[in-house]
Amino acid sequence: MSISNGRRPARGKKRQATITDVAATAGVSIGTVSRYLNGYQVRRDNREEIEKAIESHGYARSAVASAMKTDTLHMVGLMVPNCDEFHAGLLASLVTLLRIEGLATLTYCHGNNQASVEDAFNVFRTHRVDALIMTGFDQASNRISEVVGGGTPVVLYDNELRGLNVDCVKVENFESSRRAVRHLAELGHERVAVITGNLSHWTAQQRLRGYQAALEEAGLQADPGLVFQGYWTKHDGYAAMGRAWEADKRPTAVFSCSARMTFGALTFLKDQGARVPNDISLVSFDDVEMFELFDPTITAVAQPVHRIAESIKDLVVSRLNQEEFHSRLVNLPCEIILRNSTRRLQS
Amino acid sequence: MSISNGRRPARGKKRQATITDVAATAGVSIGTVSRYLNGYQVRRDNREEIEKAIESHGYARSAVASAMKTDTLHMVGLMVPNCDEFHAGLLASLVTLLRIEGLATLTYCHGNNQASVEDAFNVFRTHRVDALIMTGFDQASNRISEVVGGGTPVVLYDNELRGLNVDCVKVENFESSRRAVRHLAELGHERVAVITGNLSHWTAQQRLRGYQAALEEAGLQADPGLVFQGYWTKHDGYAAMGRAWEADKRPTAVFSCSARMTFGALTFLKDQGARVPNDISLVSFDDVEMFELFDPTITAVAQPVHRIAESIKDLVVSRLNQEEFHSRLVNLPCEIILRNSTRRLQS
DNA sequence: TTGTACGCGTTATCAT
DNA sequence: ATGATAACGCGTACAA
Repeated sequence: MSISNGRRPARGKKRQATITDVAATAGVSIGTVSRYLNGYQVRRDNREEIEKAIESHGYARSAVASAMKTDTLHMVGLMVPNCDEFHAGLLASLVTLLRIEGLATLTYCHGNNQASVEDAFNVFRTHRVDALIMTGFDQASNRISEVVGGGTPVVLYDNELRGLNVDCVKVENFESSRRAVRHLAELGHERVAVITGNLSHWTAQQRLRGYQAALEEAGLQADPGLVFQGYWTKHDGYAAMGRAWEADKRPTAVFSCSARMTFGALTFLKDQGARVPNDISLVSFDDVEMFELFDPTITAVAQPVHRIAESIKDLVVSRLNQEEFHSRLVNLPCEIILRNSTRRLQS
Repeated sequence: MSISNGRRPARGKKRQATITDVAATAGVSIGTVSRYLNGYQVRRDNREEIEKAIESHGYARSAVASAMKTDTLHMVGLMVPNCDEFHAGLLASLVTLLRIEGLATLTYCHGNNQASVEDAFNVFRTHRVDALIMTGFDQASNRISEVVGGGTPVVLYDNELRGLNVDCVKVENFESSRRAVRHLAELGHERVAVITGNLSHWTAQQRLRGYQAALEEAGLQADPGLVFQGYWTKHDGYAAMGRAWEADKRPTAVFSCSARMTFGALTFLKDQGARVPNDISLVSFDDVEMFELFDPTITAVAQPVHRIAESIKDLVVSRLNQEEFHSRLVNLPCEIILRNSTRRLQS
């Protein structure tokens, strides 16, 4: 097991002041101090004495000991696959918002590694987090089910997971993708490739479906030969763009389904000496700050990261406070930021 | 206080299996189970019974209860100012490396807000983290001193803080900056501006000194009128570049001391229609993935993020395991990535 | 090698 | 409104 106590005698640690110390110097019982700490009525003179004692001892309540009784550590687990721009922003917002609710955040970064995901669940369990926030993915379904079964709320983002009593925050992947690709169609593009993330992910499926819907609506044939799959990474985006570039009949536009894959695609195009949008138009899912600085600037679908964080926070807090819910679903709209990476096709 | 227990009855939570349950169904005493869990010798048949019992109960030790006795929660606090690319990378590496050592990570993002920093210290204290990782900054000196005084190791990165028994991991800010600016001087640039972060930060001072040293070595006068200060942000980088651009005698090159300020500077130049490196050469501190995709690609000083994380982890772990140290200092070299944002000046 | 029993710091229940 | 005291789950002397 990962926790072993043989070493680490915690020797250097000075004994922290306890509620008993405070009670003693305040001349009251620990019960009174505890009630004071938890916001109950305390006689005025006692309150003042307690406050003085707390001050003089530099006392801070131990959340650990508190959790022994209450089974509530005021701490949630946040599991992210990596720290790309999207997750970094989400993490920053989430940590801050949760803290305002009195919740600390235990972070785990699993790098899409199955063993690490397992390990993450273990950490969160032994540390007794009050709730768990993570992306939904099928491989984790059993573990999530266990967690929920144990009474710990789980809030998912990105991928919904049916059949579990968990809440989920998503963005309008289908709608946003459809609009993005419709934009390309309206510019006269008829051969539009798509660089998609792992299609076992619900998110990737939705984005692909949006792409297909837009083409159909434009009266175009969705050519399966123009769908290039990868695993959300820059590396795979590079490879996918390469295959798209070498396709029988080269597409005039491409819809890339994540920022990292867009980085890869752009790198490939740069290596090829291809120019955007002259040689090929491009629209990306995920807006990142730097797209504004690229040449050309990149047209992208912006996810409302902060609102996602807020929604997650709201769901977590309500689960923690209230009795019970059915699984809830929040679906947030995205914004399409039009920039210069697309051009109208001469007809 | 932020922890209030009036609400949140933790009602939904099912009672987790405890060591007592395991002992009962294994037909041994809790002492034996505990010893098994902590890796001591246990008679073979007992061990097998215990393992079966653990399995059947789905038992996972409570780190919380464990911490009551051992005063060790196997959890460290990580305080970051924000989640820019540097900190995101650091966080990802650190969280992963610490976990391998059996340590979970409690994250706090203070946004350079003084009140939030205070709050961060409070969270880490009430949650009884075993160690604390953060950037060194003077305003926090007193709180850090308290933490260290209480016996909790603190490891700083970026800024050293003298007079405290803490370890620190830095990069060779002075040397790297000097080399970066020397590169500009060697290309024939004589009027080199610097966009620096907050000079109350030791890091900013070092980078500025490196800049000055390089100019002196090249026999150039370091013009104080070419030093433009800001607060590490994109916004301030934009403004600083603006002032540099409007300087009496416009610089032919600029050394920007952080990635975010570089973003700002580039945005300004773009807004002006100025071309890099034709109109002005640029070198940035901090390398980010996207610099490779910019046009032109940006020459930059790359901090060894993963090695920083490793060093921090090493320092934390050794402090946690061993008795006592004097404050240690790790100084890591940076690499200069030459790209296309500078040009040789005609002489 | 094992079992027993106490204590860690806090909350919560009971009397008062 | 307050004080005394029993839990909470675990680690660890101590005795066996």
